[in-house]
Amino acid sequence: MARENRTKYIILGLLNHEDLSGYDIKKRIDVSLKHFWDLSYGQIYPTLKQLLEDGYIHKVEVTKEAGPERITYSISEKGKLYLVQWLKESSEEDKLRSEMLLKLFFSSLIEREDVIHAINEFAVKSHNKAQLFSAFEDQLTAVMKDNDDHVYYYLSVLFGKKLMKAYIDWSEEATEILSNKKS
Amino acid sequence: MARENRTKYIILGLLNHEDLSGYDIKKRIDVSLKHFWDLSYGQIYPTLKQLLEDGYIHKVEVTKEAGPERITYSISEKGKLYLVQWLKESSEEDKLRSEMLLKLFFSSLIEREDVIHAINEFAVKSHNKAQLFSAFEDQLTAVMKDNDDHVYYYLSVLFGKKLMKAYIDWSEEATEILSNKKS
DNA sequence: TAGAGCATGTAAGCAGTTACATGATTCA
DNA sequence: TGAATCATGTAACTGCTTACATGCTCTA
Repeated sequence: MARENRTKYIILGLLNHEDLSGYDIKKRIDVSLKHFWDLSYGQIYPTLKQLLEDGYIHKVEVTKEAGPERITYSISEKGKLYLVQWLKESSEEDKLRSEMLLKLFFSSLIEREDVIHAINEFAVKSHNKAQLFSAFEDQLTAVMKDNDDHVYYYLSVLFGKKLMKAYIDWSEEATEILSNKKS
Repeated sequence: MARENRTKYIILGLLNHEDLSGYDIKKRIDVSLKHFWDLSYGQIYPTLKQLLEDGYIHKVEVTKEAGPERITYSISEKGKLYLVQWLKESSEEDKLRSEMLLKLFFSSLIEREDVIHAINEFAVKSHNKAQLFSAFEDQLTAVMKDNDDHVYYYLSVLFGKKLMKAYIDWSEEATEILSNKKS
């Protein structure tokens, strides 16, 4: 019934690959997962605490080389089981929240030129993101030649690329439709 | 700084087109906006109350024909100004949250067949949604022949179609990649 | 007569963001 | 010297979902 807390699974998923600190987890998310599911420190640290209490993770080491102390965690067997069980369940539907689309929906109140301008802004942002995904793709295809480990990472990047392509396509078509109509 | 409450704008946007009750607002959202921004009654009724207090909307009538009483609202001049001002601001970036993609990212822990199965499930859902958008499109193109009023609605439906197409494309390519690799 | 739909609303609680606090090191 | 980065964490707040409460009418 109650909505599941995905934060737990994201942390467990990352820890399953390598031991990490809260700070590291945030960094890993920022370079890979944030396009599909972002997390903030305000979610990570309390969840880490809870996962530790529940025995899903262990504290590995507390180091203090330079600067603040650094707490590294590893996943437990219990945590792995918990993660795998979630992976096997079927997924909830995607949720998209687009302020741009929301505004567009009510745009009969403003000038058509302003709308075209906003769509263009959206297109530029999508282009930039698409380039980012392409750069990731290049890195991954180079690594994946003799190694399958990154196949799922690759597929998520592919998804991002296709998504951005759809955004750009739509922007062009929408602009054309609005430009050809008399206002 | 603080995140804006979009609920206000959605309600004002809908009321700008026609007078509605809270129940009506929910229905309108369910047939059009929910793919880009969904709202629940738990958001609608309190926001309506607040908008009324702030003078952005007025109470039009309280009818009680059959069943429970029905409170209809209309937008005020102040509300229109507030809405237009928001429409002219630039938009926050889209946010996608996909549990499917999240699971995919960590799927090296489960069987490849299970992953392919999950992707197929995702493809079927996307197909169904695509058909829904196409049906909307047909209705709208029929109406729009001599009337431009629904152009923005049409563009949002077009967006939905392109999005679903991207999802389906990706599903096919991902399935192929996973099937061709030895596990 | 039971269930679906109409129609309002509240309360509890989780999810998530943002700002803040602390304090060291490194680099320009 | 000041800013950025490393690294932890908490507190306050807003957003949002879910469940509940109420009670009428219409239809199978």
